Amino acid sequence: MTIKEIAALAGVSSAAVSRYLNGGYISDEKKEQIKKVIEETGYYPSTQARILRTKRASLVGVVVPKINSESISRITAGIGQVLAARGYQMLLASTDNCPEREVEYLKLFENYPVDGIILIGTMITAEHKKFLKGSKVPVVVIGQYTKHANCIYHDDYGAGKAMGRLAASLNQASGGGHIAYIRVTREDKSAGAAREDGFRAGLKSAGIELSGDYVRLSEFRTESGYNAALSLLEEKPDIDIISCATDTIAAGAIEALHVFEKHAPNSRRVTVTGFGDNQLLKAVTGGIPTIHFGYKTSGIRGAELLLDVIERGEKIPVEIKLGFRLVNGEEE
Amino acid sequence: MTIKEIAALAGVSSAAVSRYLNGGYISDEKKEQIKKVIEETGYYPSTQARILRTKRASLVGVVVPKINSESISRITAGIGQVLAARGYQMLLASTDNCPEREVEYLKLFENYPVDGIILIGTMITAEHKKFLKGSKVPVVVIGQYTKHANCIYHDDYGAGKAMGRLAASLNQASGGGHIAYIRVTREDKSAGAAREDGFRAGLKSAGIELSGDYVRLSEFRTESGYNAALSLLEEKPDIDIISCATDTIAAGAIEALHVFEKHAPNSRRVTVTGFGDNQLLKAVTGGIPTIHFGYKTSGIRGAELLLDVIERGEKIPVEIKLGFRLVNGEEE
DNA sequence: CTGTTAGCGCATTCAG
DNA sequence: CTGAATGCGCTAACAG
Repeated sequence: MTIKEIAALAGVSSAAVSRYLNGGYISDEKKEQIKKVIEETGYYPSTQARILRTKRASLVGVVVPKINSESISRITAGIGQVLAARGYQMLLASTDNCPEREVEYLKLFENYPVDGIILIGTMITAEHKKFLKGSKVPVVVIGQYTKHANCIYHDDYGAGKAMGRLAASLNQASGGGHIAYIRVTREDKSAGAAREDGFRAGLKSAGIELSGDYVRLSEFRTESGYNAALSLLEEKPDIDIISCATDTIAAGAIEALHVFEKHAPNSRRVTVTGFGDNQLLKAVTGGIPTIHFGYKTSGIRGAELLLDVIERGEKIPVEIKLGFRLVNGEEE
Repeated sequence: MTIKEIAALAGVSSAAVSRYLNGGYISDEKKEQIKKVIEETGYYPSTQARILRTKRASLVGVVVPKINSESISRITAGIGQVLAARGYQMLLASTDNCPEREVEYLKLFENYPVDGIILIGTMITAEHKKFLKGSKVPVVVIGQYTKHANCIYHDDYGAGKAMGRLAASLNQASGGGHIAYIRVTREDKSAGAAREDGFRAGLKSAGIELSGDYVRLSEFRTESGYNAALSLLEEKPDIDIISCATDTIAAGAIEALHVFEKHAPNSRRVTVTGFGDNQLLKAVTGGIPTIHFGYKTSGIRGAELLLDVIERGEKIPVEIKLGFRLVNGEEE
């Protein structure tokens, strides 16, 4: 079904049909004829061809590292909210934590009918930079700092520091065990480097040094957190706090704790902390100390930023840093 | 940058460039010239226009009800795996549990450059049926049974029945409290109707009837499960089992239990069960009785089904029902 | 208000 | 092997 066929069936020109579709001038009489034919045939214009002409898709592409994440879903919820209100639709591309596929999908979107791209980033590689510099469509980055695009990120360093301070005070109150930290790759500047550095700084402000053998590396998965925490518990019996770079990892640490306590019933009491304020974790555990970031807000701001560029050609570079809130930090 | 400009710069025809790009006959000499120009300009052909011509996008669209779900991410992981292996990319559209937006995105994909669509459905409305019948591109439905498209679904009824049996035996072992069920909307034939009906059937096979005032309705959210469970606990002190239609809801029920036990310290011991085998929940709780569905498998099968239709024009309608496994059902 | 016309960027005949 | 020409389905001037 093409616009031409509809035009022929209705006995008008294709331009008339186009106008009917897009609300241009057209007589009521022809309007009726066209309407009838379209209803009969179930015709639906090709978005495809329309975009080739108009260069406007009313669509934005969002590249995310993974699908199954509360933080990311909160960000996309914020994005979706703004987009829907302004007549845009949203398409997602998940890369499964693979930076190469990230660039692949960025390119896909660039040469696709999207008006703009939002990248929820894990790490900004050289390839990323290259893309950001040369992109034909506007891009905003959420969750990572970069000077190559408009970006909106969270105060991971500050959050880490706050958590470090909390860990120090919990540690002192409980009377001197050791603090452990489960980190993620430092290639991720936000969740990796910034949180860890902040955490160390927070400890240091209380006179505590985080020694290397109390630090473990984990992937962004519960299972990986479980392994990291278990190795810590087995090798270092004097641990009383395990701080984890994400709540997902913290869940694994809690699991490890359960398992470990079965084998060593009267071992030291250990506190697990996280980052991200995962709701499911909060529900089930009653709430561990964690950091609440304004994920939904960053999604909202990010989408607004993008639409400003798309619709008004806003050229001034913008960097937004969003704060955080320490959760369940007072109780213990 | 268009193919024409590249052609001009390289001193050849646009057709030559096109052939270069797509591996047609071309002399090494011209190949070199074109290669050079493309590298200099960073030219990238418009996927857009290419698809308008070829009608082939090497892309499939997946419509999902929400992003933040382990079951859905397992399905999309399966889909993505197959697609990647066969040279396709995947785009996601999330509808936030809103059936109307579901149809909207289906239409978007239909008129977009995708070769096929996978719908991970919650409910099949009349609008859905209409779409499935008339769709220009092949569609497969995962997670719901429908006769209007190739579909692949899980044995929710059987799973419900197994859970009902388990609940009955737990109940009898503990000596006669009441069983409660937190359901989801029956408009969702799988997670709603089938699981509930199966659950009732399972109970009945042990001679137990599920009475209406021990049933609550919940949304697909932890918070909603919390509210439902709390109202149950407060109104029915004789409950000893709360079975929930999803693990997400079960997390809320566990939270409610914690809260309730604080107020009523020596209340009856209550077991919470779920469906879906959520890994985070398992980690933190040590594992409640739940059902493991082959979500990843259904994603794999679904993608294979779709590609068969796309690439080989497979016409025979297919319905696949996948089994399940009861998890943590033996311990108690 | 309306039809005719000319492309959007590309792949693909068809003659060379 | 190659270039000129055609058209995918649609919208945007342009003259009526």
